[in-house]
Amino acid sequence: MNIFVANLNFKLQEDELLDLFENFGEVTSAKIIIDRETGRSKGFGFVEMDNDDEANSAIADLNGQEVHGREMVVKQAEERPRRERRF
DNA sequence: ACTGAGCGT
Repeated sequence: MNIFVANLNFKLQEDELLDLFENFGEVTSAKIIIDRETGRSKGFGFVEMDNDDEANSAIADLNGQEVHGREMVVKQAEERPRRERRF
């Protein structure tokens, strides 16, 4: 399950994000989106969890949680747009 | 060093 995490503090790094979600279950991957121009964090990222139950638990609990002074927003990620649009 | 809506180099 793809999880969208936003409103993150810019100081937050992938390792901390990964650690936050690992408290609720197995995390496949955790990624913070980095601005290509500045090389700094965009303040949001994505976390992928194999187990949907653990993912939902993490979303329910981590959403609105204050981390580094910022309440982060955790929701299920939008469906990834397909390269090919079937007609 | 700085900033603050939003779905990924």
